[in-house]
Amino acid sequence: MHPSIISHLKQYINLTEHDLQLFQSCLNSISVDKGKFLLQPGTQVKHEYFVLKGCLKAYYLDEKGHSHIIQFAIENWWIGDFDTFFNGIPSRLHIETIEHSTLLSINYNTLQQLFKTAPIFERYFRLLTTNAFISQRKRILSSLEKDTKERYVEFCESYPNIEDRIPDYDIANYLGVSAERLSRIRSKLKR
Amino acid sequence: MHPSIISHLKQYINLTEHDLQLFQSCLNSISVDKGKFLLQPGTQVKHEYFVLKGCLKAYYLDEKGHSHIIQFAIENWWIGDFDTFFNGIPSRLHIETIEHSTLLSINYNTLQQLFKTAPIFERYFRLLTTNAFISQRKRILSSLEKDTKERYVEFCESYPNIEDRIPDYDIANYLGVSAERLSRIRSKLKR
DNA sequence: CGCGACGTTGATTTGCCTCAACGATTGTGG
DNA sequence: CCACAATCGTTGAGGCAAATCAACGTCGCG
Repeated sequence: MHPSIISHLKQYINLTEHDLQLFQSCLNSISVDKGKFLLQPGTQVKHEYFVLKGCLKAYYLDEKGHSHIIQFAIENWWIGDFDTFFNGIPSRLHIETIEHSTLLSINYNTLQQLFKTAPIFERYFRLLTTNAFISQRKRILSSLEKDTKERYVEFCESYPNIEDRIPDYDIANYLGVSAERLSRIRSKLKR
Repeated sequence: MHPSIISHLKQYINLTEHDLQLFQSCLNSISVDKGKFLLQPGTQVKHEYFVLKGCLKAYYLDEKGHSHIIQFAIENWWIGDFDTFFNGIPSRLHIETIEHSTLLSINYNTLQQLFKTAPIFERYFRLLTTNAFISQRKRILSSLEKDTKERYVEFCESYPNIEDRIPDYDIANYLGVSAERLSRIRSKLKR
């Protein structure tokens, strides 16, 4: 098993060697080229993904065909679609790689089984969900109380050099402004 | 124990009579007058609240003193501050009643103890967190892809007559627009 | 009654979108 | 290895949505 997922687990829960073995047996490793899709709408594929290496985005398309990025993921992040798992309806989410990426995947049926065998993982996923919840709350709050310039700076500070790995138009999309607007904001910041 | 919390529990998990007894022993009932605070920043009070009757709002104040409503809660909703519990720092959240309210409260230390005794409640709170996560994701998506009029209609449809229980300026605040703007949108909708 | 809380309406200003054109860079096929 | 297209970021102009400031109407209540 890759050390980064182990240290991620240990950050949240205490594990026996046996628990680790169990968890390992639930994981599959996959490799995805840049610009390829991990998930597309309409499918019932029920996986969550842990990023070993690479960069991805998750987004929805609205009726007008406009995309809305809900999340980026880089190393040591989980990415996936909670909706699909919990209510069983087909996903509306797109997950696409921004860089060539290597990932660990876990199937949700397998995960349900794991929860029964080793309830400690129920805690791990509760804590993951809680963190995701908190970071979404921060995003909502940020959009309510800050202007776009502040939110862009905040975004860049959230992960080192993340703005060099993600194209500007994707960042603009995530922030909910046009690419032109972000460009003007960036040129103001340089001065 | 109040029937509404029991049926809420049963919506998510299967319970023995003994589990129910256990859970009941963790709850306290409280009553709060209109306009009073359940939680104010700086305190370490670690409770989550289940609404039996009434209406509340949770909000943050920014440096400029502007409030930003993060959540409303009515009957059969949980309200609280996950942040405070999970990282131990004092809460920055205000929770205030919009109507006179009766609530059940659960202390988080008690809850941690309960998780150890009866892991099934770990699942209950994981599912609650997941639902909260999903509804926040909807809110983010909604603010990215819809205009204010659509978001107001969506808000009103989310709970029957909720717009009659919450003052317009609070709804405007939640939607991230000025009260004047919402007023104009409402007058357009009437026609 | 008078005051405060709440909603409405008008006028001005500002942030941002959209459309459009144009550099810079990268990749690709002849 | 060059030519050309595609991708990406920048810049300008015009228009709309929404903020802000201000004034006013209405209702409920001490």
